[in-house]
Amino acid sequence: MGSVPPELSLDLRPSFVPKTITDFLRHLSSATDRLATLHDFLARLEDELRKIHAFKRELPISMLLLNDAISLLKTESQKCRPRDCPPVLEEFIPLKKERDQNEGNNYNHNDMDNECRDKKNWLSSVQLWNNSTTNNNASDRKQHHQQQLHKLENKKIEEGQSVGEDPFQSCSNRNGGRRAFMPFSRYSSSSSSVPVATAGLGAATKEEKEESVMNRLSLQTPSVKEGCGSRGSRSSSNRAVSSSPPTVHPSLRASSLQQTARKQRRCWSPELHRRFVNALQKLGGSQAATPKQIRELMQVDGLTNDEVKSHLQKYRLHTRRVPAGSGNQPVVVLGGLWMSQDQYNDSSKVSSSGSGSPQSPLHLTAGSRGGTSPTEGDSMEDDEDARSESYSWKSHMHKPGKVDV
DNA sequence: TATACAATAT
DNA sequence: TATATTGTAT
Repeated sequence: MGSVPPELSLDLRPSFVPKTITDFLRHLSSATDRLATLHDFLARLEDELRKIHAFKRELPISMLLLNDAISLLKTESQKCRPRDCPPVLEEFIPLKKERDQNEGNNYNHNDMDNECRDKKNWLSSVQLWNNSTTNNNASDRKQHHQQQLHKLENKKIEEGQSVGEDPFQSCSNRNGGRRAFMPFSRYSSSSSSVPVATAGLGAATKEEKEESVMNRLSLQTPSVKEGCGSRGSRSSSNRAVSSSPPTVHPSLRASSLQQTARKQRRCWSPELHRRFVNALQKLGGSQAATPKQIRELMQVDGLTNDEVKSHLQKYRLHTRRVPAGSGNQPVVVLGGLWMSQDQYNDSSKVSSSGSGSPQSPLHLTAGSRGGTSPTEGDSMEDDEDARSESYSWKSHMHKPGKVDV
């Protein structure tokens, strides 16, 4: 009894460290002041724990062991004085305090903060992730689907904006363009008489995008407004067109837009007609050419087979009435007209001016109406047609000998 | 010039 | 058979 093993003496010293918890407990059982010893060791353990806390990642097992030991000792301490306070609380509260202290004080602040932050972040991230996924059943597929949907939505929005800004794109689409394009009206109103680049550019100076749109739109309008209606403006427009590049004349393009909202009446401007005749030539005459072929050759955006067909029908009727054998001078007249037509402005001028240009057989016939000419009645029609069209059907019969009948 | 209809082709 | 193309008439 009186003799105390050295270990015991050491036991009370702070340096004392039992080999194992079991050893310590064994000591404890024989120790006089169990509680004090226990607490002492417990404090050291906790201190140790604090120290290695910063390296918990590197020393996970040590942490585990320490925690385990502490937990065990605390349990033991609880046994020693079970009445003091509710065991559970007693055990946990101190731990928590200790932990808080550790975090707040000696420990690697950053580490802790980072740790907590990481945890939080991780949690939050997980949550967010779950949100996105879970909302959609948390399956990758669904998530992906949702993402795509989102993209689609964004895309839609973008497209919508772009479309709103640039209706041209849709119009440029031949098929799409045909359908409704209400907005054009405003353009058309602004883009008055000058059909080609002038009007379009002038009105659209703001945005390049719109510019192109404007061109189309503006073109449409002119064809509708003046193209068929007023000769004078048309002649001017024609000139402008003639100067325009060889690609596709604006007036032609305009036609495509016309058909957008309602089916605008196709106005066969001189330029358009010139193309028509040109295609006709290539196809071997009005009789040989089919509407589809003509349309393809004309390369006029928005032009339909029906329109070409209708025009072809009319053309055939006219040419039929003034056949080569009718005694007209198709050769000369036609040649001259064709040339002038090619130049475009001339032909339009001629027809518009109504000057009794010898080039236009129609006019001649009309003028000589009183005569016994069998074509008289037709001439009347022709005359009117010529006026309305602003171009001479005959004029296009550049092929003298080959006149189709 | 647009449209409707019929004939024809694919 | 269905569709596209064409010619003709309205």
